[in-house]
Amino acid sequence: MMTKHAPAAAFEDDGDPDDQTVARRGRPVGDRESKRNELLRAGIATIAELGYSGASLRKVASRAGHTTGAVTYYFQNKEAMVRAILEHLFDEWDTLLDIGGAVGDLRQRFRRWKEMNTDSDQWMAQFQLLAQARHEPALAEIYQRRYSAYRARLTATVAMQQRSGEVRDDIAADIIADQIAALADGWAMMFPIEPERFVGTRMDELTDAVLKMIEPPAKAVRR
Amino acid sequence: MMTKHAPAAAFEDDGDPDDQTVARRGRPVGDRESKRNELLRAGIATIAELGYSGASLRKVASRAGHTTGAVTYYFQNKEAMVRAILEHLFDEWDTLLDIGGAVGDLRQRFRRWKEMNTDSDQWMAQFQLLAQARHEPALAEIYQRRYSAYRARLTATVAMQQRSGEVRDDIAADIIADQIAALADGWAMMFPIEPERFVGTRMDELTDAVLKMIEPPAKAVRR
Amino acid sequence: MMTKHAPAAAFEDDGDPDDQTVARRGRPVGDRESKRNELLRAGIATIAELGYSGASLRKVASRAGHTTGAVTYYFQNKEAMVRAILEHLFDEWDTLLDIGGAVGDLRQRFRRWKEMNTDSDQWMAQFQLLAQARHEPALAEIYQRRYSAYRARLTATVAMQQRSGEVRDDIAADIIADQIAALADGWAMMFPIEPERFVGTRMDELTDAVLKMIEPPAKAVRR
Amino acid sequence: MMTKHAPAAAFEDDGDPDDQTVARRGRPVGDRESKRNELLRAGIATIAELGYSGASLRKVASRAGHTTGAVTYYFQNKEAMVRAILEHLFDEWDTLLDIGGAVGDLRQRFRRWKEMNTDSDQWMAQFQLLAQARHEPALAEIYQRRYSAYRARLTATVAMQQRSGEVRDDIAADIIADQIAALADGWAMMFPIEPERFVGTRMDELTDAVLKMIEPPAKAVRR
DNA sequence: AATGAATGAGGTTTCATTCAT
DNA sequence: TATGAATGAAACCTCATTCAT
Repeated sequence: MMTKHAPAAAFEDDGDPDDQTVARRGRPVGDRESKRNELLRAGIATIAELGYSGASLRKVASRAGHTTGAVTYYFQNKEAMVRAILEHLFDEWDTLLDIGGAVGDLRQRFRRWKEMNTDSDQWMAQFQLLAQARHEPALAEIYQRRYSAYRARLTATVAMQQRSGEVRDDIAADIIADQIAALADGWAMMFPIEPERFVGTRMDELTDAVLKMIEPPAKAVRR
Repeated sequence: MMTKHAPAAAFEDDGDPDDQTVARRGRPVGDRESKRNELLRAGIATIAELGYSGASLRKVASRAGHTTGAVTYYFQNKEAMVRAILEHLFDEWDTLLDIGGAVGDLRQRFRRWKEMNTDSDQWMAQFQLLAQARHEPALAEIYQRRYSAYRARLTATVAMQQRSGEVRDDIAADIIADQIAALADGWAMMFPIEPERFVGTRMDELTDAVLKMIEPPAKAVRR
Repeated sequence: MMTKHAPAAAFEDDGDPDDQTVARRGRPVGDRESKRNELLRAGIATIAELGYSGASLRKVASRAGHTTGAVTYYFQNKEAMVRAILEHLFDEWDTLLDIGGAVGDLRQRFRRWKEMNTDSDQWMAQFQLLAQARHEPALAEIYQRRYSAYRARLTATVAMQQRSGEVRDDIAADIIADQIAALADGWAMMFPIEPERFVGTRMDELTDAVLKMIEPPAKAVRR
Repeated sequence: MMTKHAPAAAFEDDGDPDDQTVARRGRPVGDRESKRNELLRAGIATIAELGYSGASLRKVASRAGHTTGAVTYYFQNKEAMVRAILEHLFDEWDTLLDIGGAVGDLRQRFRRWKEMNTDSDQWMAQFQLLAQARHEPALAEIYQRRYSAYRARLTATVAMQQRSGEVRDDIAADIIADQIAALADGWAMMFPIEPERFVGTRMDELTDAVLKMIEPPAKAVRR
């Protein structure tokens, strides 16, 4: 229905499409959608493992247990698949970040970030796609749009915490947000190369340091 | 000048071409090295522009004005070429960072970093190779070795500035160094996607913010 | 008939093309096998003519009227193709040797051998692959397995004829079988270089000589 | 004098070049010749190990401790080198076969053959070149010429032994010689693939069998 | 006499993509 | 809806050969 090459696709769930739509919270899901998601997941795992150019359609397909043709059936071409993957990655990222976003506890936020990074292929794939985005305008556009939205929300959170006195206000909120985002990116960047720098207590030290650096200086002095 | 197909080579020793000819009897030894460097430079530019997998030997060769065979003549294979490129990049980076390293002025250091990034292909290539290092152990080894050396030097500088009171000492020097390195990496990572975030005054704001975050809290309070 | 680029394929099922079309619903399954056989045949001819290393995938493909990609689609790589070819050659060889194997007439057997050799590319390809087997363990394994099976059957035939008094029994059956096999190999080896040694009557003389050498000595004396 | 990088090498033994020429029986030997021989030997070893197409000039050169250029300096091209190698192989073969050729003892002849085969690369290289001769007329010519000369000498020996009653005379001498040559070729052909068939006593059994098959039938009956 | 830098053709292989079924 | 056979371009790499030195 939202894909280009599925002329008869809409007819399958004509019995009662809505009950599905309701159950799974707004997503028009069906066999088609779930198969597409399988492919997306396989794509993420493959890109994480082998990089963008290493993730051939054949490999993605076989990891998902489908045929090569299936991939090009569900996605116009490789670029389209990768675009879908990237949007999907941002979707999941947003979901995770939003849960408890209201709490405004930065430490908890970092903990979640760490869990995401160590647990899944998501960050690895993100990183690989970022490298590819340098050459693929379609990907760059997605990054610009979604990443700036992410930073905007981060900025809002920081601003809120500046008002409540939890975060220093002698640096503009958007600058602090940028620094936090850059830090997280920088860490994620080196994580696969030197994972030992991010184990156990050292990760906590890094987190503590960030919190210290952005806390109001007065607080630190009093301590 | 003495090579058949190296038009650019002649510009290298334009100071006094004869002294070379005279000094080196028989075969031109220097040519080998300079040709190799030509190829390295072409490789860096190509990787920066097209990424690791986009930088085919053909493209690198033709950018250097040579044939594909020449590349594999100078380097055993693509991996060897890329290894050489990465070491070369770190060499140049070290050289740049070491100049004025004794001064210990972080602001100056950031300014140099910014110049490097905006001026050349070097950071772009670094980033692309880092993404590739995820899949190529030989590259990962180089990163581990040289990046940790870089962080060690940065840590030493930070420690020195902690002793002189310029940098806060309530966070371990190696943690601060790591944060600075990660910040720089994170910035470099997003720079090609959203260059507008790093123009003119904003880059200064980011730099100032870092300096503020790592200065002793007391200093900030007094201000 | 149902393949795009297989002009020769149509000749295979000229008996009644429709029964295939009717029998197999959906995708044409048989085509796959027949196409594969086309490629095998082309491979045999090419190896016979140009040797193992001369038989590039490009040449094999174009002889079969296909693209290079088709070859690597049907066979994982060149080695796999050659393995398939060798097994195929042994299969055909076995088939031919088995027909009338029960008769136990060695002269007839030699005649068949001669027909095989002069008629087709099979022996030429066999010989080329044997030379290659020296460097390719996978081929060597096939030779060991199938060639020893062939000698075993030959030994059984010889033993049978020893019991019936047609073959001398003062030499062990397996040794005689080995000699016969070696002779055939040696002839086949020189055949392409000096074909004039194996024409018409001289081939018969050679055959007669073998039969004389393995007949019971008493028989020869009486003559 | 016999080292690689001596530009003035030819001038070194100008004292009396003839004594060498005399000592080594008519061969115009000198540095040039010995270096050439080094390359030939390296070529034989390389072809034996890797086959014709696997024996690149680079590999041959480096095995001989020389540069690639040296090979093309001493031989017009690869084909010329291989021709020289093949002639050289036949030369050595002839030398070995001629020693004691007068004795006419076939058993001793087989023993020597066996020693040659198991000891050296010579037969392996021969076999590889024979396979290549199929496609290279220049090699085929050499085989025809030298191999037929070899068979002629073998025929003469057999004829002599037929007259002395050691060999059966109910088969023409040239046919027997051909069979012996073919047997030897056939054995050599399979030797690298199934060496276990030619160890110790089994080799003796094979030899004995040949002798039995070519001995006068009367002799065998009396036994 | 000898070197080795450089070439360019050709090898195997992988890949995204198309399309008949 | 989904498959998978087939394509053809392009990748990396090796090689025989040439030629200035």
